[in-house]
Amino acid sequence: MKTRVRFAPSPTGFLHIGGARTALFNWLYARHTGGTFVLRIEDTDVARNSQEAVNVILNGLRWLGLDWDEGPISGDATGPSKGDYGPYFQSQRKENYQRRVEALLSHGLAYEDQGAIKFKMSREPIVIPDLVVGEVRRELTDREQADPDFVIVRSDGQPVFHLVNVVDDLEMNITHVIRGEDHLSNTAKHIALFRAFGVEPPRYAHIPLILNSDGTKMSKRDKGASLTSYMEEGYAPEAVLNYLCLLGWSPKNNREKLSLSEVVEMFDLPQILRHNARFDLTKLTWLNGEYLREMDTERFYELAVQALGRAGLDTTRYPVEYVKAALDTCKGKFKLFSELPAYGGFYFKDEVQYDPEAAKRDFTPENRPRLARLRDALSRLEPFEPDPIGHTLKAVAQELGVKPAVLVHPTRLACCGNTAGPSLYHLLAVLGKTRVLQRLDKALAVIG
RNA sequence: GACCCUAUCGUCUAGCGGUUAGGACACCGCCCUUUCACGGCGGUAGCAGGGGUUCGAGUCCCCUUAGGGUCGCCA
Repeated sequence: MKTRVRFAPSPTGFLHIGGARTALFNWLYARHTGGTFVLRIEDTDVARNSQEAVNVILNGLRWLGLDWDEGPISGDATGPSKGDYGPYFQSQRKENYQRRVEALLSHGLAYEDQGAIKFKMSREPIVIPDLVVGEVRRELTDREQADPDFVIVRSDGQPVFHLVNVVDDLEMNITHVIRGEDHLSNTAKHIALFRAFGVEPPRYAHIPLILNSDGTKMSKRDKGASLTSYMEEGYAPEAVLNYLCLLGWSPKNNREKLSLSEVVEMFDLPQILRHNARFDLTKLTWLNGEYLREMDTERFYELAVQALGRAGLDTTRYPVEYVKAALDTCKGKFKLFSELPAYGGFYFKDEVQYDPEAAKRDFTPENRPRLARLRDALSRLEPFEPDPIGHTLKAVAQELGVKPAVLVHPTRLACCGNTAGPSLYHLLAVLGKTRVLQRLDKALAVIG
């Protein structure tokens, strides 16, 4: 039988990083087995539903590149979808739930209680066969001992999660339920429901949770809990995806950087780790740097321009060739696009702001004549290119009897405003003689 | 309160009865170097604790401890 898995998020206006990882593992398993990845929107909670909230999920999955074989095409619950098991919004599946509830009622497996409908839950422990955790024998808690039955339809007529989730999985022919471990205890209810409908439940695989770096639960308020924050910080989706693969799963061959197709090849449910993992932003950032370094230049250019735009730096004011040359000197030198404005923003500003500490150290009275001497030499330099610039600087340094670094630091500060940046000779060449002389003149004036 | 899951360097992990406990991030040195990075070399650091089983335990069992999850007319 063909594998059918699903990712079934609730549209809350937020895509949790753990949810993204759940989606990824489902997607990986579908691709590994040649099965079908279904996206189903669990929008039963009408109070907090909106098309916008659904779009957050769709956009997040699309950004990651996790394409679904069946599911909605847009955030519109009544809009078009793909697949033969629709609709894929629970808000559009009311009749199914009603029909199923009536069946339970007529078989005496459910009953009305104070306007709500409750399911007659098993009084015996239920064994949950789990592909990740193993066989779990779920005993009743003390509260469940007192009343094991649970509500499946609220008194306002709305069916609840446990019911709709099971009905949909059943009717959509889901073969494997891969979800967060927070659902493990509830799975007993789901299994009982499947049996009440006269079918065997799907196979379950409960994956460990992602925790904050301090080991506490990652809640909506925590920084980094939302996928959107990574999209906005300028992470590359392939890096985020790669990092997420390494949380709770391992290729076992000491490799860290893996292409998605390699993971698809190797991925399987039984090797998923059983313990929770802490989210290590530093390692993700390192991995992102690895991806940026190897990113093809066109894509780097595109993402870099976006990042500069977000920081209010308008690259369209400059010739395309200038922008590309400028970005070439920055590529591979930082790990996050959000670092770019500070790193290479000087290319796209009319005035540079000097780092106060550096200015105090490098814009000294004794450096003024040295800088003036270099300015003079550069003004006569032709062509204004990296190698000649380097030779000129070294020659001037030698004439002055100082190390090149004595000239390098104030020159960099004058042209970039800070102490870290692209190769000095290359950045000067890209800026061009006119801008460089202007900036040196300004610095000389500042030094006084 | 009850029930369930989990436990190897600070973090992510390899290990599936016999290993000098391996790798990666981070950190610390040294080298490279026009800054910052990259890269190269080296280093610090771990089997939560206690009982068993076994000739032999990080690996199997039990207890404790710790962390996480669940017990809703939320999903």
